Amino acid sequence: MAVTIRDVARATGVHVSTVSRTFSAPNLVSTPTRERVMAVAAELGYRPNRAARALTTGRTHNLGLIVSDIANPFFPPLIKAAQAYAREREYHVFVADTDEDPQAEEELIRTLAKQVDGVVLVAPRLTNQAIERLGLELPFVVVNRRVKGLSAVLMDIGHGTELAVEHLAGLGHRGIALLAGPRGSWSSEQMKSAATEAARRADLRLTVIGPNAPTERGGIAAAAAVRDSGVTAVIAYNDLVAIGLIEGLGELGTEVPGDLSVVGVDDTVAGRLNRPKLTTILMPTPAAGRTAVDLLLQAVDEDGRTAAQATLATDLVVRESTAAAPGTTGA
Amino acid sequence: MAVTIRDVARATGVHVSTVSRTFSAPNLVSTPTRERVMAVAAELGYRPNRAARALTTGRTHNLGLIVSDIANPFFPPLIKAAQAYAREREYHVFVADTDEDPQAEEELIRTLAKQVDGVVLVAPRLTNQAIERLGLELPFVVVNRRVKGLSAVLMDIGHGTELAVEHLAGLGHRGIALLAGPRGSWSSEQMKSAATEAARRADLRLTVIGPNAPTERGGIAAAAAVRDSGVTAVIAYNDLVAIGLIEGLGELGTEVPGDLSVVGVDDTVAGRLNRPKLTTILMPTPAAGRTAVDLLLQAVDEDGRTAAQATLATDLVVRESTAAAPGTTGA
DNA sequence: CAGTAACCTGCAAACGGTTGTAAACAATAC
DNA sequence: GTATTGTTTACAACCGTTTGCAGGTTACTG
Repeated sequence: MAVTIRDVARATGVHVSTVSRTFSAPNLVSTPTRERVMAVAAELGYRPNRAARALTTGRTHNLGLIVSDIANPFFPPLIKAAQAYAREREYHVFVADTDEDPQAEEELIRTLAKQVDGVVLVAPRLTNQAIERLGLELPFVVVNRRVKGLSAVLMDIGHGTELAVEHLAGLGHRGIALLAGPRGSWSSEQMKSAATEAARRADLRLTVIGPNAPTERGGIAAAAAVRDSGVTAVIAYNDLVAIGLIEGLGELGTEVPGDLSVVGVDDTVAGRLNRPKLTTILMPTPAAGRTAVDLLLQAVDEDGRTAAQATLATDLVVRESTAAAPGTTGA
Repeated sequence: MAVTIRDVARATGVHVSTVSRTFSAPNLVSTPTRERVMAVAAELGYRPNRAARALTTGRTHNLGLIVSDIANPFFPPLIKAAQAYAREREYHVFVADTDEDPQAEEELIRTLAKQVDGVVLVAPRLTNQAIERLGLELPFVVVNRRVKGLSAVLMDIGHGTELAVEHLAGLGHRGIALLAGPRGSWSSEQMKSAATEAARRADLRLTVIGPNAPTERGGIAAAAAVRDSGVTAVIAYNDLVAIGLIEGLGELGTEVPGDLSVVGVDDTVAGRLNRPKLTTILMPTPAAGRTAVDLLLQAVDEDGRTAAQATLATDLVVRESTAAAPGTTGA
């Protein structure tokens, strides 16, 4: 069917091993031979079969990228960047969606294991224990989570949260609420402790509301609690929650940012398109995707014996959903 | 390293071929033997190596899914559905983004070719000729495009466009504009001819503006032309363009839907979140993803000798960006 | 009870590459 | 002129599975 190394060998009049080396270790082949082989290969349209190669080398040159929900706008930029960078490094990537199901996640990883050199896990739903166990069989990089022995890419949401608190304090807000994310979310914990500390420093009252579902629906559901809490500003777990909150608040007659300021997290398209445009903490998702692949390939090269960590900076993007606290002249 | 068929054979005391058949053709193995093998395999944690299997069977059980831009909100639901459905059928999927670059697209397909049984091409940027050529080597399914000899999934945007035109006519609009998509876009052509026909029937004046970039920016850029065209309603190439248009119009002092009605296409999250919420033509992207995979696996089974076509229904979702024409009492 | 048909299982050759080892040859050193 | 070294190529085994073929059992059939 397809043209193999043998066809090239025959057509060139050399042994298959010579053809093989022409591609995998060119310096072991004399220049004239190499050129002849390459010419013939090009003419025949020969492409090495990666799967066959993987059989002997143990390197598939494939990666797995597992996310909980492709349709969540947080992920596509990360996927896009990871995939583009992997391609630069001559890797192909399997993308899979676990639909937030830990069971499916583990099974998926197991069936993928033989076909990839490593896996990037973004916001995994598995327990740390399960991940550590899997980590023994295959290199992993986790994003926004910490697992013993594995490389990790962390977005410094803590710093972003501080910036947001300071921004709100500067606008004259004295009491703010934090809409926490799902139970067990690493980033939600980071936000909580950073917000607590920053609020203390700025002498603000901080109320934590949640856990909340990380969706628009979760934001809508939290609207009443926010209004009743008496705060004048809110930091939501992510943009979707913030958008839902604004919608829910609107139905209760509370205007954003007139009556209440709202800060989102992620800086997704959704936040940019929302009216009012969301003030939000920018998460460097493309950089996270690239870095995760980078760390993973590093781990692959070292046979997963080292665990590196990268922390990526976040920033605050001020747009229209935050304003001076009611009854204040502003910053 | 990992446990192979040989380990299982040794531990069970049978030949490797028996173990192989236990998994790939269980009915050729006696019940007691089969059970023994399965027990041992389970205990050892044996998992067949798909890559090795692919070498002899010629079936990798992998699929490729190629899109122009993962970050465009039109794609994620399609990717999600395709991937989920493929998994049900025991296929893994490589997802790749071409960044709208035809060159990269072709190269990508070529390197992927040996590792997949077929490829789904969504809105490919390649010429028909190039695709047809590639189609000789590998089964393909194209989405929203027609290529001779290849299976296709088409979303009936024509019907959705008719619905939109009728909806606008019902609201009392007498002159409408169509913001066309990029040159050579199949769906833009469909929209154009459907809109022309529907406008004729409803006795409306139709102005085609474009081509336009399929992005928010494209919409913003078209705002002035739309205002100057004197129409009272617009059907935009997609939600992003519609959103950009609304923004651009706003800056020119034209209110939507008060002064002018806007209809988008795709029904992405972006449209749902936009203020005003977009009236839009719903594209069945999840169904398209599933159907594409279905058709592809069909083509794979038949060795790509047949080309099936599936047409998926679209619908009009009426929300807030359309209203009665100025100076009318409405429907 | 021989003949025959199922049914199971083992053998060995693929699939498309890689790679350690050895053979062939040329060049250099003495 | 031989010994040594280095370079280039060929040979063959191997990676983990599948599969056509053949041999061995068992169970029918008449």
